Amino acid sequence: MTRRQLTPRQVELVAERFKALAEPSRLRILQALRGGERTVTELMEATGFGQANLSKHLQVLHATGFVARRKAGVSVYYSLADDDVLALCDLVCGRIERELADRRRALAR
Amino acid sequence: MTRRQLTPRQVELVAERFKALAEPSRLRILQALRGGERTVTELMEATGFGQANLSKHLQVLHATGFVARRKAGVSVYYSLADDDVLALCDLVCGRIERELADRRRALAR
DNA sequence: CCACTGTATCGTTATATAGTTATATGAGCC
DNA sequence: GGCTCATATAACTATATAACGATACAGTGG
Repeated sequence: MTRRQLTPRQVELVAERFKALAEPSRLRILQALRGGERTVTELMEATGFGQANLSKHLQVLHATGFVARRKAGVSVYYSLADDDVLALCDLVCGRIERELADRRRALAR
Repeated sequence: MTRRQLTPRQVELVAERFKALAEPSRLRILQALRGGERTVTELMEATGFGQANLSKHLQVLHATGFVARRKAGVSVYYSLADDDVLALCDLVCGRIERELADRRRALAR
């Protein structure tokens, strides 16, 4: 299961994927997409972000393969590409929860 | 398995974790640690990074809980805190490989 | 105490990018 | 064609941070 040595190029690609997830704004967009596909306008309402800003974040998420894009007439529908994103977030969330639990336990001691 | 809504604060914490992994230099350090715990000096040799730079990256990885620290005399030994890092990287690597395979298939068509 | 080694921190510079405003592209309708 | 709405892109500013050199701060041995 553990991966072999990665080439510098591969390491960069991995870092690029993590960087796409390293922004609270983009995580909030992904969260908003958990309810199903949404247009940019719908996402503006859901997140409160400006249109240009939102569009740029969506480009990043699409370029890194985390969201899928579907054009329908004038609108563009974005959706989660698969559930890897959720798996990644769950892993990290689990870590954070464990840390917090540890810290609480340490303080209560 | 899918997580409930996260608070803004929690989203920030998650983003912070991803950001720690969003740097090729830090990924290379983590790779170097897959062989077991290493001192800063050993990591300098393994990665070719400058000492100050390396130390700062290690602080980030430690603050985000990805590496553990053990002082022994003058030296400080760093190691992978657990294998979540490997699981995270594997997930992302799998995605990249699938993308590359898809692209190859599209070109070969 | 002094010198030495290993690690952490500080100060600086260069680069990346989030957010904003203004503008461009493009589809559907008159 | 012109008009409007939805989305994307460009140009800019402000902020973050990676990398580097210099320095500070332990531990250890003399």
